Amino acid sequence: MTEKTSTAPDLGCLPSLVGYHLRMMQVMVFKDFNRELVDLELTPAVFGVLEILHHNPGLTQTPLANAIGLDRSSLVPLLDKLQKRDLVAREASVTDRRSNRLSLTPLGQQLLIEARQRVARHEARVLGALSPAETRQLFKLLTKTAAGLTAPTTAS
Amino acid sequence: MTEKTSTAPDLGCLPSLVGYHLRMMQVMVFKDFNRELVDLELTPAVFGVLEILHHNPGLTQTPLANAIGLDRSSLVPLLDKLQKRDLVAREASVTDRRSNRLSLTPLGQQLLIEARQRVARHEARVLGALSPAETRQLFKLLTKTAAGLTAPTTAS
DNA sequence: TATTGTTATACTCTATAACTATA
DNA sequence: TATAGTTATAGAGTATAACAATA
Repeated sequence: MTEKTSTAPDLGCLPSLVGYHLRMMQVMVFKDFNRELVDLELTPAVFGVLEILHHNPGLTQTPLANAIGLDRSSLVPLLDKLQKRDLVAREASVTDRRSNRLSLTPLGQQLLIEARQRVARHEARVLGALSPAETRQLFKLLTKTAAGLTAPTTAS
Repeated sequence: MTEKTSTAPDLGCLPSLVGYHLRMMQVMVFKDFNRELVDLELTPAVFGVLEILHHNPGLTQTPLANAIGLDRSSLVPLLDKLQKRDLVAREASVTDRRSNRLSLTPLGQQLLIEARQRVARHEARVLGALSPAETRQLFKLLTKTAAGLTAPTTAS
């Protein structure tokens, strides 16, 4: 009931919510990622696609879309751009001509190598305030929380 | 180099990146939030606005926009909707007639009370897999990480 | 001149539904 | 019939720039 007019407003219960912290964190982490990789024109999503294709040559579009949580129709324009940049190749499958076997081009491979180094620097910066033990702990807690959400309290 | 064609693809280095886990977590947390509050037609952002206005009656638009990390022009359509739903009131300030003093309507107050209960349930579900000590630890680590990113390594 | 809220506009990301070509 | 990729389209959500009213 205090009549705030200037200075940073009272955020109420927001700072006690996980979702609030996750969002703040994600905004900052995204900004840092972007700062490091903007001149390679790589977003986190695109880096993820390149990384997955490197490890799964011949992967087709639908399972790739599922892996990154996109509708298969939403993946199309993303791949169009990557193909136009000569980073990814679509090759009609011989065994099932409906599907495209995806792969990284040599240029895509090369860019991925550079990108990984930058992502490592970004990662080191993001986790810079944490000790190795704290970093492990953070991953453990995030993983545990996520696992608990995917497989909820076996009903009541 | 293994010719993956089916099953879930290999995610490479992605699971070792904080950003990846944050994004996955945020997607799941957002889905759970939505499931709990969709019939109140409240998104996390809108809940945040209501909560902030409750604690800062008379706040004007520009500082509110800053508080939630939006451009002041992006806040306008959001407030338009809330005003149309009779949750928020804009009142021309007497001291500075350029600015609008914002406040929750009685309906807005009432909705906020209901929303807070649901958010608490959502929060309990999200953190369900963690013990109280682990929850405290998670908050501590998220806060520490965020603080380290805002005030980076005092240059070199 | 600078600031508050607003408008006009555009861009990104995403989804749904319908289409095509295969299977 | 069902599936893989595509297209057309639409809806959020956001930003930038320019404007009117006010300071």
